Amino acid sequence: MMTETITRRVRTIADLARLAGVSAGTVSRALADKTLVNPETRQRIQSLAREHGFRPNQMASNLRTQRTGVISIIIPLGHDRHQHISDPFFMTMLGHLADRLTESGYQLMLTRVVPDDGDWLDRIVQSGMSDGAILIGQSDQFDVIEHVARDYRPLVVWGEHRAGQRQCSVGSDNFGGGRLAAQHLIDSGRRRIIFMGDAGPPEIGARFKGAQAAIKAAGLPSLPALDTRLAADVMAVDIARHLDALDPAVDGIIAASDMIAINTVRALADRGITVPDRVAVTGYDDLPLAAQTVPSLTTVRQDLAAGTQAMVDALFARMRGEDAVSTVLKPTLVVRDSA
Amino acid sequence: MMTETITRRVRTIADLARLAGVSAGTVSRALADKTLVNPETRQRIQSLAREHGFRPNQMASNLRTQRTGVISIIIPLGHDRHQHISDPFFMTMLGHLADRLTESGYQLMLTRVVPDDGDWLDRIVQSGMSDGAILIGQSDQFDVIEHVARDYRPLVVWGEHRAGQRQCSVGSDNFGGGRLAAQHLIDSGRRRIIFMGDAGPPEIGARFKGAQAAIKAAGLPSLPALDTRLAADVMAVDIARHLDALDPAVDGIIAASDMIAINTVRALADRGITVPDRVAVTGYDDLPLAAQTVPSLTTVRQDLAAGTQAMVDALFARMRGEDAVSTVLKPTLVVRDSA
DNA sequence: GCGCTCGATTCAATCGATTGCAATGGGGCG
DNA sequence: CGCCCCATTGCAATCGATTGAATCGAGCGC
Repeated sequence: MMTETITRRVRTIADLARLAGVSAGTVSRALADKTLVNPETRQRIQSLAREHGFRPNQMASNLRTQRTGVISIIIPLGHDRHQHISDPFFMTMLGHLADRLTESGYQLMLTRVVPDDGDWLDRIVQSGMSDGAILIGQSDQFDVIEHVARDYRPLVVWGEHRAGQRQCSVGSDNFGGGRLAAQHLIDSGRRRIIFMGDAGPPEIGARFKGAQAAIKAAGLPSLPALDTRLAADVMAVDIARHLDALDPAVDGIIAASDMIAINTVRALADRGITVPDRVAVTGYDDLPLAAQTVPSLTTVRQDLAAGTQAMVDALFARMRGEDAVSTVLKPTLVVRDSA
Repeated sequence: MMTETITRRVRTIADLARLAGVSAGTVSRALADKTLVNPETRQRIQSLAREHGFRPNQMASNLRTQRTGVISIIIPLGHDRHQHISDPFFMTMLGHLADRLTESGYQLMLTRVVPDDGDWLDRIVQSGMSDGAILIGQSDQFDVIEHVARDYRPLVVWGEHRAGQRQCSVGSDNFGGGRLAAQHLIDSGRRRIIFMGDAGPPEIGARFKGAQAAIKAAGLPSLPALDTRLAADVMAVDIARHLDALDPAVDGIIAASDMIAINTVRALADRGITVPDRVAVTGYDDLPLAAQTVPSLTTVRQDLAAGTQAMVDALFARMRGEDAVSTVLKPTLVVRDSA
């Protein structure tokens, strides 16, 4: 026996209108729960829509209303094109953003770009596929971002704040955070301290400078930053190379991120160097993971929950046309076992 | 001195057409690099567009061409609504998918759903905001997925394969993988082996059954699966609780995932129990992280690179209207230090 | 009984790019 | 010199939902 409905699929609002015996406009208003339509017809149309599994075409709606309900999340991989999107820091941030934005009824469009020209950000924000954009990290693209921020309002950036900047940024006080880590090592008696990570991008650069400031203030020898690439596989290689070439007197390592710290601890263990006894290691970020490693990481905590909230608040304000100032979060030291 | 251009911003193709002294149609064709337009005018229009930073409105284009260039990545959180999107497994998979899809010119729309009705998947695939969808995990929604898969083609699911299913799935042989882990523990002399993780979702359930099969075949006592929730914070709590209540004779733990394994190792370390000497622990997934922990994880590797490739291939085939069969990957044991 | 108001609904324009078909014009060939 | 062909370009319909303005009709007051 044939129980399937014979009716051709209800695809458009016009189809449904025909079925309900009203005009397309009425259907549109009914589905949007506008009070202009008779409550009775509204109910009838809504249940008819449910029955036929009808859902209005988003693209048409977007075009007409000039609004997409989508926020672009952009991950620029400028300074290191091997960095993988699965970097836990990105992902933790992305998780928070997803929570906040879906709560507010927005969807996330994920875009990972390798900036090859000065045009990449323009291309994204002007595509019209999203109502706003959040950049996770400035990479080495500060100027490009600054240029776009001049006349594109709904844009918020995670990263370092520079005096006089036009872009709306949210980030922690990286200089202070770097100093915090160095000071902790100094206070616990470490004397030869190095920084592990690429000091090129503004955020990391500030951490390095902060660490240097503390080291210099303590009258200790200042050592250079050791570059590492960020993709999981090559990072381990870079770190191993650095450690093999390292002055054996080094007794403290400030890692530019938790992931670098974890890799460093592992590489030290491979070489029979115990942490924290022989060498103390600090991380940066305080990812959920930092507490779960053995030894657990002493690290500088960036409050990502607060940070993402600030980003989303600022973005929504700017989407409403209001102004929103940059935020600089205060980093805190979390002392665990690694230093 | 005023150097800014006075011209009102070029917003639409019509604006640009007026500027170039041609019709909108010609501009559209020129920007799409169609051969129908004179190469000279094509050049002229293209450089004019570049000059004014013009980019055609995506939504209008989408509406007309019935194609968005977007793939939805859906993360269903049915069995555990506390699970965070930042779960490293999701994120590793997402990273691979982002690589593959952006290579092919697609963008990713990220959707995290807490399935509260039978309608959530319909809502997403019918919204018309994407050309196809990839589900990361079946959660406890197998039936809902099966129902949608009946008449929505461009849908691929990461998860367990069931005989006779209609959905196109890609996943590893979880039963075989679970058996692999258990067999390794048995071979290295472990006698009291437990499974740590919620055996509810099909994938995890199959791992548990596989482990049980090996344990039973070896004539060892079969022990129940110990539930853990998946969000980073509560997972640690659950594991700690289980360990405190645990038979001290237990000498092997099969964790349902690498993250559970890492948390378990950490919790054991807190209790002064050494891994692998007193208790051996195996993970599942072989995330990049698994090699970086101390001790490094012995784990069952799922080849996520191959898996995501298979998913994307299948999805594209189905988007072209071709058929694509499900894939079951062969898991392999990676022996490191933890077991 | 007439005009007026107000609630409900329809009408038609609109968002902006795409594309089949028609129109135009210049060049080649007989 | 005339005609046809082909390369370009223009025209106008189309995708599907939204929304301001117009219309319809019922009820009410005078």
